[in-house]
Amino acid sequence: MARQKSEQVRVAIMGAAERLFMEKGYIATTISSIARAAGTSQSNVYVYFDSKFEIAFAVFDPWLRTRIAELEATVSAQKTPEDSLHALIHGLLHGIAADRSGQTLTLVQALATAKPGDDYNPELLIWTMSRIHHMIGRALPDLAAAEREAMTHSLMLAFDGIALRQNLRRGEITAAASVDALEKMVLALVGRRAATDA
Amino acid sequence: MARQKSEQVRVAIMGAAERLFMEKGYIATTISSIARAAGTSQSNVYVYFDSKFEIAFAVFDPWLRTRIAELEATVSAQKTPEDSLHALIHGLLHGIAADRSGQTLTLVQALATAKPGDDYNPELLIWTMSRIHHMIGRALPDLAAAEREAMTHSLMLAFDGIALRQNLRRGEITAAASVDALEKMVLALVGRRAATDA
DNA sequence: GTTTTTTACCGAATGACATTCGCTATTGAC
DNA sequence: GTCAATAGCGAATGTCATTCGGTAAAAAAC
Repeated sequence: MARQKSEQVRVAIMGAAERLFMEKGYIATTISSIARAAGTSQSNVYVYFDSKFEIAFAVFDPWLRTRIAELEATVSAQKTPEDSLHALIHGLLHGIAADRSGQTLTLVQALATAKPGDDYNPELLIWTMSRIHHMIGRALPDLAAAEREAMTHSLMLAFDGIALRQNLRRGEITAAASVDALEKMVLALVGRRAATDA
Repeated sequence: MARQKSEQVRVAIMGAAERLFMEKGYIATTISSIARAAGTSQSNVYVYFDSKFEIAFAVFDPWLRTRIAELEATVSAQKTPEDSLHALIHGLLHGIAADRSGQTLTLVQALATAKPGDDYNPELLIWTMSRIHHMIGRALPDLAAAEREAMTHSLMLAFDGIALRQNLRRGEITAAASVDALEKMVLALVGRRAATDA
């Protein structure tokens, strides 16, 4: 029974935020600049979102879901289990965790600076984990449940690690070396099982 | 040829900062509260440190070196390679990366919010990596160089991942499960080598 | 021992922000 | 057409990190 929020304004805010986060990161992007780029006032942004943190999450959620869906398509187009694993690990860690657009970095900054009230919905995290679990299952149908579980956890952990390093100017430790190391370990896990079976 | 900085004041500032960072985290700790707890003025803190970031790093550096030294003692007291690896992985990831005192979390927050001028000395990072490399070498003297390298990288990566999760209220993914997963992978790498040798 | 000079130390700005407030004006429901 | 809810706005607020201008302690020069 009153005025309604405009989808156009919501989209404008999210679009402006996505672009600015990409260009300058979460910390350096101000609500004021988001409002200006979206063609509205600073205070009106708060009619649509409760906080800067919430904006970041609203932008990141669909972005990650799209990336994971793309990854899933790439992985399932591979012919051999080795190729599938390679595509999964590299796509997830180089392509998404260390993405050039800076969306992951934005989320890391948002999470690291989150205030007590800033909570996020764990659903996205759980969904991502289940997709990875699923991709591993398709790549290696015969892998034991415990190994599959371990691989899923390791990949999620590595995702976080790579994401964090994005921000830290850790040129000293190249991400590529770490990703290769992880792939080696994953292959060892698969290989051990094969050896045990034989 | 003039007044000198007092070591007592420097120590007081660092001590106050360490305690406050532990209690409230980096973000919630203000320079004003550090100064008050150290018994000096806000502006005088800047005579001793250039920025809040620098204080965090000054506190973290000796803390980490002490923890790694302790870890090294624990690991080298183990009798079997398996025990050594277990002690190394759990000590590093549960004991240090996910430490209760919150020092690692403080550094993550400091790094995530670092401004362009806030640089840190990579020496601590390189030193830590070399210590881990060394511990792996002592635990598994026969491990091939490439595998040892891979294991070192994986542990560093996992360290970052666990550190990041500290802040995220990621109760959904337990750190314990991720650490166990990593240990499983490391053992597979060691096992594969043994299998190949046989 | 006095003078000089450097700089630790302090209280009061400054400047950035995220977030809130009071008001106006639009608009959906009746 | 009236009315009540609320989108939208400009101007606060409040909270920091960091800087500035001045004062006085103390090291060096004499």
